[in-house]
Amino acid sequence: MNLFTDLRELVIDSLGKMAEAGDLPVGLDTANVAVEPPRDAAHGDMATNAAMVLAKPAQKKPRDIAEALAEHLRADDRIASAEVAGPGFLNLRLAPSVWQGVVSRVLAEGADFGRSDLGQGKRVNVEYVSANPTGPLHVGHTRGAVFGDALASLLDYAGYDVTREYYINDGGAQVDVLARSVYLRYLEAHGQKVAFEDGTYPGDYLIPVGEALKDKVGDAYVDQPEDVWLAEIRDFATDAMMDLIRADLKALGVEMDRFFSEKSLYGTGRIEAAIEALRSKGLIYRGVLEPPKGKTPEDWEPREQTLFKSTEHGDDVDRPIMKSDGSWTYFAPDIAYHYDKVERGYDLLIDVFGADHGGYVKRMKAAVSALSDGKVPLDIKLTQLVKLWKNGEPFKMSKRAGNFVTLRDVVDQVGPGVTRFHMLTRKNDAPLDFDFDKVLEQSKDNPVFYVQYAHARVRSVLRKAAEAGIAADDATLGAADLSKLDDDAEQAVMKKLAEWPRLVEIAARANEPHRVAFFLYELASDFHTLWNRGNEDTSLRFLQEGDVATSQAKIALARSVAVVISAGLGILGVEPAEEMR
RNA sequence: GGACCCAUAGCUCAGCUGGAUAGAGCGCUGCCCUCCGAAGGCAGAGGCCAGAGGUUCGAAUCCUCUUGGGUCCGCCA
Repeated sequence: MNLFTDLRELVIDSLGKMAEAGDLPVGLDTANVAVEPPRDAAHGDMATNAAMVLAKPAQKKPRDIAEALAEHLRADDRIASAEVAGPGFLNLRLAPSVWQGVVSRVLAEGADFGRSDLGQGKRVNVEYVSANPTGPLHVGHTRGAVFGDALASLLDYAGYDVTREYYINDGGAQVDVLARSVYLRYLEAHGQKVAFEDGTYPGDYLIPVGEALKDKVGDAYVDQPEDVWLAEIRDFATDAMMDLIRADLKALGVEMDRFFSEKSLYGTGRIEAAIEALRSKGLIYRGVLEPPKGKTPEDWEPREQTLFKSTEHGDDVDRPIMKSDGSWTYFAPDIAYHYDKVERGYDLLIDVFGADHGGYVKRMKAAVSALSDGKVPLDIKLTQLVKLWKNGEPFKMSKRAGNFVTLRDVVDQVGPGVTRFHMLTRKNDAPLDFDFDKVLEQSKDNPVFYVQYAHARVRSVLRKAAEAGIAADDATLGAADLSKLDDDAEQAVMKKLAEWPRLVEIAARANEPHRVAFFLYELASDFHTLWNRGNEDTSLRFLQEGDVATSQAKIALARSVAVVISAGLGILGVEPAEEMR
């Protein structure tokens, strides 16, 4: 449950009573009535726009409605005051006991405080990472992995039934390139000198794969033509790469529920079935595309191709699904893959792509719309580039991988928690700076540290309480006399705690896990402010010598902060810190 | 030529799907640590929300156009 929805119910109920009493027309649409914390705390604890939203349909002055509504609300013992302000806002002040009740709830519900039934158990599939199985994950994948994973956790917390899924692109030409590259390493393992030409992967990470292949098949493939070894090495190599990728993901703390192989779509009739599904809706035809205007490729010549009429579902041009040689374009298995997801009965699909795939959003949405008859929404989230910095300079290169910085390079240097949190300190569609030095800095300008420090301070309080012999288990704290928490700084923390369940729903609705990271920063900030006030005003310190009851009330507040921070970090996939060193 | 993303304080960025006087960190200015909770704290200055129209009680937020930046654009995945 959440305080804001509670109060909104109160407002809606009151509006209903006004209608009964004839003060309002019956049957007004209250969907747009909101109860929100005002931006300016001087306006009170809560504000509702009910009067302004209803003024027009009710044909009454907003301020008159607001005044009448205020009368009803004042009768509720949670409402300390209700004042009409501005064009017709109704500003509410809540009884202190309401805020104190938030602490009780946090202690009673623990990590579940903030959980929502927004998703109503709907099944959602979140597809993320989906990197080609041709090498280790790099920083771009890392951001997508962190974002997708946090989004999945957020949706789970908001009441969805979530599947985390990875699409393995093991069906295209790039895995042939991988196989040839591994073959070169295999020859190398046999003592041959080889040259890595353009179109092969020169990264060191394939050396052990070549050696492993030698251990497995001996010299069976040495000096053999490609058609002897290509298929087998392809399987061997992609398996090895997926082991590598799985290990990378594990190092970051990402665990997929399912890996879906593109290859499994070929030769099994599944692509054909998906295309047939589109054909039955009249969306497949033979045709010739116009050249892109203003930028005609030099070797352009009109060709008849098999096309998907994606324009019928919001795309700008129809898209080819078959090459002129009769083989599938990459888009065809993508359609089949999403068809499979639709057939598996998900209520909602989410794809997390890198920003360079932005051009494929419309056609993918068109495909899902067509395949599900518009019943299954597909949301596609793009993650922007990560710019790496070290010592104030752009940071590039990784000897191991060839020419890019790997996930391992990052995680090994700063740890998974710092990596994950920092990757979520920007909106997904904004570019992100990642500075290896700054993310480890222990100062206020580092959000990761700032949030962890708040949690560590609470743990420190609890340890000191134990040393002082003060009972501070959650049950005891929950029974403490919270009416002692009456200072503004304490109230500010309680109000922030009260926002947590609401924030979860807002973030989940928008599919924006970064909001959780920003919220945690704000909560930490309010907590640090309270802590700092204790420097000058000792009555605000959490441990009050000789006064167990007051201490327990204050510890209860601190503990609540830790519970919510811990829950939020859990969504982000970050371990809360017990202490800072 | 077209599509998508973006434009908010000197800098880096939030802004709760339309709410009241637009926020945070850094930087800047001023004050505050013998010790008791300072890997800092408090206060202040700083804005035509790129520009112009529109929608309405009300716009940084929604629509259109313009300007400026990024990504992408038939037989590569």
